[in-house]
Amino acid sequence: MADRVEPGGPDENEVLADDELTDAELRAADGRVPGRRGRATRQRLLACTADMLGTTSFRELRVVDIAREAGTSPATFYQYFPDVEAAILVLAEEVAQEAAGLADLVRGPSWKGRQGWAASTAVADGFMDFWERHRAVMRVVELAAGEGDQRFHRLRTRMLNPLATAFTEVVDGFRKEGRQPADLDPMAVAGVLVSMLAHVAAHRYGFEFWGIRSEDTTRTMARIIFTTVTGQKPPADV
Amino acid sequence: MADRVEPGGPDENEVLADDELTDAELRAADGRVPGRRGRATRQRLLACTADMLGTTSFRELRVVDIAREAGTSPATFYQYFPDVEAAILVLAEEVAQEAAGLADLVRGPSWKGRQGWAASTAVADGFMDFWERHRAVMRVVELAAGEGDQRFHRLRTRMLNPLATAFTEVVDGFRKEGRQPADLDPMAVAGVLVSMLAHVAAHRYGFEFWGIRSEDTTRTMARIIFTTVTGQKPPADV
DNA sequence: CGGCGTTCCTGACGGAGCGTCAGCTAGGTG
DNA sequence: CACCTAGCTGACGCTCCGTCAGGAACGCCG
Repeated sequence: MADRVEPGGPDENEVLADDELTDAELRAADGRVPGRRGRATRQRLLACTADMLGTTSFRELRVVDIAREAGTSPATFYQYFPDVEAAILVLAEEVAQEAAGLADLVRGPSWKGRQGWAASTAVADGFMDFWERHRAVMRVVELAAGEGDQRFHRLRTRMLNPLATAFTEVVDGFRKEGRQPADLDPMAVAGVLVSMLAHVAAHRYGFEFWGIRSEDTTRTMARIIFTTVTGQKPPADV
Repeated sequence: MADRVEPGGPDENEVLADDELTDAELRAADGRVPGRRGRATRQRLLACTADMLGTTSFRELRVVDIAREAGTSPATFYQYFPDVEAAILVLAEEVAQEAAGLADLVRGPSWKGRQGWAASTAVADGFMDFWERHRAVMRVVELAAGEGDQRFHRLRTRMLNPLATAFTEVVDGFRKEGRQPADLDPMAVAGVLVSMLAHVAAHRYGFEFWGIRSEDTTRTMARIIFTTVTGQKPPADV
C-alpha cells in the first residue's frame, strides 16, 4: 500500500543475506534486531506456548489465547513469529538437540552377548523416556509432519535419522560378520525399529488404557530390538 | 432465537431414540428422512470428498470446495453432514469393514514351522497392501485420532483391535506351550507389532525416499513378526 | 392440469480467527 | 529535557464456518 521509504537503513536483502544463524531466529517481523525487552517478550510468548501445549490440543491453540496468556496482544505475537507453528518449531528445535543424544544409546555400547541386551533395554527405555519428557512437543511434530508441513517434516527427520543411522551401522556390522543374512537391508531394519519405537512411544497411553504395563511394552521392544539387530535370541533370564 | 414450534411433529428425542441403525446415518440435519434425490446428493458429496482427499491435504479440505465440486452449495453439505470429518468418517466406516478381515491373516493359518513364516509374510504384505489401497482415508484416521477426535479414535481402535486380539491369542498359545517366556505379556507383543505395522505403512513413502525398497521393508517386518510371535528364528533361506 | 404438501436447495448473514497496518507509548541516550 | 527508536496495540479487511428463512423442484391427488 504505502510506498516503503527506508532512509539510510540497510537494504532488506542485505540484512537477509548477512544474518545467517545468530539473528535469523531472533529477527522480528519487520527486520528490526530486538533488544533486551523484545527478547524478554519473545521468551514469554514461547513459555506460554509451551505451557498451553500441555493443556490445549495443538489445533485449538489460538494466537489470541497465547497472547492474552502472555499479557500482550496478538499483533505482538506476529512480530516474533509468523504463526503458531513457528513458535512451536522453536521449542521443538531445543528438543531436537537432545534427540541427537539418542543415537549414542545405540552407537556407544557393545552389542555382543549380554552387553547387547543391556544396550537394547537402554534404547527402549531411553526412547520412551525421551518421548515422555517432550510429549507435548513431539505430538505436534508428529501431527504437523503428518499433515505435510515441511518444516516439521524436516525437523522430524533430523531428530530420528541419527538413531536410524546408528542402527544401520550396528546391523551392518553383524551382517558383515555373517550373523545376519547377506540380503538383509540394514536400513530397512533401522527404519522399522525406529518406526516401532516412535509409534509405541506416541501411543503409550493407548497401551496403558488396555491394561498393558509400560514395563511389558518396553521389554517387548527391547527383545525385538535385540533379536532384530543381533540375529540372536535374547538371554533366557529376561 | 426463534421459539421452536413443532406442530404435530414427533418430539426430537423420540426420533433419536427410535431410529437406531438404518436411518441414523442417513437422517438429514433437520430430521427429515431423505428420499431418492437427497440420497443421490449425499452420495455425490461423499464421492467428491473421497476424490479430493486424494489430491488435497485433509486440513485444506474446505466444505465450500467439496460442495462446488459436487455442483451444489455449502449449505447443502451441512444438510447431510455436521462437518467434513463426519463425511470422511462415513468413508472410513467402509474401510473399517475391510479391516476386520486383517485378523484372519493371523488367526486363520497355522504358525508352526514354515507355515508360520508364510503367515508372517502374509500379514506384513496384507497390512501394507490394505493401507496402500486406503492411503488417503487412513491418513485422516491417523491424524484426526492423533488430534484427539474421539470419533476417529474409536474407529481406529475398531480397525486395529481385531488384529491385535488375533496376535494376542497366537502368542498366548506359544507361551502356554513354553515356546515363549512365561512372563511375556501377549497383549504387549500384539500392541507393539500392530504399532510397527501401522507406522511403517503410514510412512511407506518416507522409506522409499531413503532408497529402501518396499520389499526389504516388508521382509524385515515379516522376520520381526515371525520371531516375536513364535520365539524362533526365521527359516534360513529367507 | 392445477393445487398442495413435502423434499431439497441456496443466498445471505453473523461470528470467529487470522494477519497487517498506522500510529501510539515508553525506555534509553545525549 | 528533548529526541529517537524499539516495542506495542487498536482496528481493520479477509476468509471460512455453520445457520436460517425462504424459494425451487418434485410427486401426488382430485
